[in-house]
Amino acid sequence: MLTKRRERLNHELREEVLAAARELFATDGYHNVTMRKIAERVRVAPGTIYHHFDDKSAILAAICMETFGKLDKRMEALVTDRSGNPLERLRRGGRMYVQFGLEHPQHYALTFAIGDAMPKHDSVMSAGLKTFENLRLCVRDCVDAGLTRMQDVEEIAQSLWATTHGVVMLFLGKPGFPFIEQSRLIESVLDIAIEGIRKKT
Amino acid sequence: MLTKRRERLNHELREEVLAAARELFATDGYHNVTMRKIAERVRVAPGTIYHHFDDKSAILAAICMETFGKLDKRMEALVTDRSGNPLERLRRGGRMYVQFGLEHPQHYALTFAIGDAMPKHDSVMSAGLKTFENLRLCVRDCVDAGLTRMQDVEEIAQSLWATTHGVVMLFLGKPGFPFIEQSRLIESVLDIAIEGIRKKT
DNA sequence: ACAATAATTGAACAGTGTTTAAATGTTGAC
DNA sequence: GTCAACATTTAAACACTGTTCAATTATTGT
Repeated sequence: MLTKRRERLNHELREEVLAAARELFATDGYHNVTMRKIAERVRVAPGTIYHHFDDKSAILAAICMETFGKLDKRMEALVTDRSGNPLERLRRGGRMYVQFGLEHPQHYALTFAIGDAMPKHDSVMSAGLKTFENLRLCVRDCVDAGLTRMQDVEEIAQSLWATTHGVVMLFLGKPGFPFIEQSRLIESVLDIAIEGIRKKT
Repeated sequence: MLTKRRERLNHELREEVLAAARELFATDGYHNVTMRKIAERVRVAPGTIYHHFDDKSAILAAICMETFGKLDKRMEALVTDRSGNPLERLRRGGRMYVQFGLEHPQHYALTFAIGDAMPKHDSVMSAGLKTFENLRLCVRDCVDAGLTRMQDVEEIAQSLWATTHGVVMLFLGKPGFPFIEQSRLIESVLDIAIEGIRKKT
């Protein structure tokens, strides 16, 4: 049987591992962090971690879930407030999405990194789906308000996702490139996308 | 001294390594391919490869350069032909760029993947820059023809790059996601982007 | 033929994520 | 308190990685 005290201790160690890993991943990058480094920081044998996480990628998956939870919260707050032009709400949502990605490069990159570099976890993926659901809602408002050129909500939503995703990945993936000022590029991309779906009057 | 015959043999082995690696990387993914597997396929000791390549990533870098050379060729053919609407040429260029990325996921990912997952090689990066130069040219034509809402060539070019890049990365990074039909999403993104920069008449 | 040079080898090295048998802690029933 | 049952931790080992290196083999110029 699992006593309350024991359960709490387990949970505490789990959190310590997560805290150590969160910090290390962010500074050194996932692939440069070893299980032994994490274990050392928590002052525990490497094997111990495997009683709290299935494997290394499960640690990152847990961290990503947290992070995407935060994104979801911010997103939902934006969507719930249904005042103002839906297209402008869409723009704000996109802006927030991009900024979030740039603020959490390691987490963002690893949920979207190409297959073999990083194992995929369904849990993280479904967390991302939840965020996308909010985007869908926002788009639906625009379509229903008759503000859009096209009618297919799914098509528009996925297109916008691809667009914002592209800005984030470009900044993260090519830090050495001579980009124009960051916020200007972001606004430009958002502007083009919004104008691209807006119905001409 | 290095005899002609010897130089040819060296070159041949180098090409054999590249051929083996090209195939293995494409099917199994960079991180699942070991130097020993490549060596075994070329029927050579693992150490031998290091007389022809600095390290594992140098092999991929060489392959990427080849690949991006092909992209450049296709791109240039498109840009050189200056007939027809420049905006439509831009659309065709974007379509080709996305298709190319999806046809060479491993290579595309290397040049754009986030730092720690894959090592960066300046040679590959500058190859990518050359492609971007073509995009810039295409955009300039549109601006000069007075077809665009905005005037800043660099701003438009970078925005369009981010957009097309986003489509590629989304497909590559989230293969399990219930996307709408691939070509439909691609056309939709391109359409939104083109309409987003087009001057209203 | 014989040094000099270049290419190849297979073993070794330092590191990785993960597994496992043994040791240690903790718990609940007697 | 005792003791068996269970949970947790540990250090050592495993199988694997990319890479290095002395020794071996092959090729070259004289």
